Amino acid sequence: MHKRKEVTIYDLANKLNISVATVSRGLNDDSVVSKKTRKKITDLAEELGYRSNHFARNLRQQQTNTIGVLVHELNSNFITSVLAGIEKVTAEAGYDIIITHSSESYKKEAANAKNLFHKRVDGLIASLAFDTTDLDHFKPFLDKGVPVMFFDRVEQDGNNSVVIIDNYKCGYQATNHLIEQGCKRIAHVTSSLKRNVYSQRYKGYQDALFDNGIPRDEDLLIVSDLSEKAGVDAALQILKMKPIPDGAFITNDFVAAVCMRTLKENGINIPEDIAIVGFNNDAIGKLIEPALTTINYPGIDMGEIAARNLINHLKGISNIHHTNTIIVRSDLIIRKSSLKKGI
Amino acid sequence: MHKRKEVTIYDLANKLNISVATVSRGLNDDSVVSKKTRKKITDLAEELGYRSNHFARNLRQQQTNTIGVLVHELNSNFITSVLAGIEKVTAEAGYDIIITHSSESYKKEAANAKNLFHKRVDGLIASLAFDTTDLDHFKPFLDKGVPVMFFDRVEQDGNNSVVIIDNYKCGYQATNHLIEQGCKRIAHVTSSLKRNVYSQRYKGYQDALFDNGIPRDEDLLIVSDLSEKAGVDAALQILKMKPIPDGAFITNDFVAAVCMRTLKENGINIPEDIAIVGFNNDAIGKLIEPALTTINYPGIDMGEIAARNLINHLKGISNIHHTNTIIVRSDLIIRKSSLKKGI
DNA sequence: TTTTAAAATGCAACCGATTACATTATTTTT
DNA sequence: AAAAATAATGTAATCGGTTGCATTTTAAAA
Repeated sequence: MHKRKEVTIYDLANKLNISVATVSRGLNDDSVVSKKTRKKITDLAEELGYRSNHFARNLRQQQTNTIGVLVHELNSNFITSVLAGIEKVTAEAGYDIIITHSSESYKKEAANAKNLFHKRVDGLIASLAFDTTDLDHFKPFLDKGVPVMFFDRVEQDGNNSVVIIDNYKCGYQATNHLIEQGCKRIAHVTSSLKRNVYSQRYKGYQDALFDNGIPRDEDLLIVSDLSEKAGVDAALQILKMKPIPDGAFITNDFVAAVCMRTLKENGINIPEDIAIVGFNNDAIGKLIEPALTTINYPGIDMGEIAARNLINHLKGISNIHHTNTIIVRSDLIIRKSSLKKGI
Repeated sequence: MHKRKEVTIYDLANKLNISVATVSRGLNDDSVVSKKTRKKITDLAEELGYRSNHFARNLRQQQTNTIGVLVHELNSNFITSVLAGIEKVTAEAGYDIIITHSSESYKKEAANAKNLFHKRVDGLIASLAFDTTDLDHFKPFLDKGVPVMFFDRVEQDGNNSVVIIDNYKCGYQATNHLIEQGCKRIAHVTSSLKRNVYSQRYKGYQDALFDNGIPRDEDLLIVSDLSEKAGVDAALQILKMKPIPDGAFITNDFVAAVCMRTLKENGINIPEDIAIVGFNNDAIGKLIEPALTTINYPGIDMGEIAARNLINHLKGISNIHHTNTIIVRSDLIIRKSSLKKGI
């Protein structure tokens, strides 16, 4: 269990007969150190396998070079893409990331926030859990001047920096597409309307109906979590509606896929009987039958943008508080599940 | 950009008129400090919002409390589960994790390893990239006595600690199942046979054929990467085989799903014309038609086990080098894609 | 060659905890 | 009540870098 002694700048300084200050500066490529000395230092460092101790460094510099990431779940294509985006940008900028997930629980989210706070992350990137409405657990960060960037699942009270898509527009677009395909009775399967993403899509859905002179019918709204069971239940509920809907806008591809399976098992033809539009553009959408019309949702971009803005803020290049809301493009991908009219 | 001054143990010591040593011990719940003093300390710490500085702590203690995780890709259900398992165990034990991914590139894997080495992780959990064969980039860890746990994609040279499933058995089982269903000509779609998981599944496949008196036919082997395109290509290749196979064992659910789609588009009936078995038990398998027979592969468990063993080793509770290979259960899940005979 | 300016390097304090060892306070034993 | 044992607390060195300021070296100007 005994580790070999590490090489430190003192060792380098001794061997080269210079001071640690110079070694430190040389290692950081400080131009105040002569080129010759710098080379000697880096060469020896290489030779002896020196690794800088970033605990010493961070202790002295009072910063962690770490960014905390707080997400609701790991098991989703979308989140994975976002993480990849964040990882790319932060790694390039020399930051570490600590990833935590709340499993859609406010309590765990708060605990994670506290944990990251104690770990003194330099910044935070977060997407909220289902039932998170107040942002009290982020207050310590704000108080200490630690910047926080929210993405996707956010609270838009105007004070926070957020990276989102235009969920309203997406909801409108999806619904409108179904209407164009001739749907007159469109169900909407979604999740907690307390969450911005779902409430806004719902609003878009409502407005699209209204603008097309289709009366609203609260009975066509199904709110659930996004589990497999929810998909099955949603399908069963749809089957019981009278008259049965001729279209459905489902706010998640996975749930849409499950729902479609159950509908098909019950003799419903898609899209003839019911046209379906999902959300997220998961890989799954291209593999089920019929292929799923959906909203494309650029996870990687969101991750990159959130991370980039945060880091620019940390470096003083830009200020997060100036650009409050960043909206990322998104678009409707039309596949067979919604094409009643053919192409 | 100016951060408020942090509370340190010195502040606590001053206020309480005791020494920092006692404060430090009290904060760590050292029984050598009297109960009364301990309470005073923790109370004041709470009151002043003290957060311990783990850079100072780690610097002094010469350990990082961090575990590095090295995976080939983030975008997979399986890996996500493994990460969730690792996260659970490490979080409970008070360790941080740093996650890196190699995008299936040996070069990037080596770079990541080097990076984690410089960050001085206390331990490493890794799954190798496609084309990784030598383990030179892990040598620095071994030299410094930093324990490394491999999972799933491993090199079994007997010196490494690995957590795996019995890939041979799985391959055998999958193939045998197809044979039981009456298949006589079974294609095998897999990936780089340099990787243990694929080579062993292949061996299992071969032995199952042999044991059932089915002649081997190299032409039935398709090696590819695991992309969508690979799935399409595999299907096209299968279609060109004469006579066409009546079964296929495909070493990845996603590829199997893509492959099935393409086969169906070409008028092939599944399982009647070709019975199919996948691998991984991705969510996708239950949503495509027909539902995919597959091998269940417990990602969470593997993650938990790998993390637990590593941490126990770090804590001196057990020694990684004593239990070299840990095999996790896995099983065949039979669904319609392989049931030629009905149930 | 002397003076002055600029470049290169060094000194030493500092970041905030941990911990071996020393000291003091309290309790138990004789 | 004194001596011995135990409990509680304190002192000060240490981990490995960074950085403001001082000093020395080198180059340029007078």
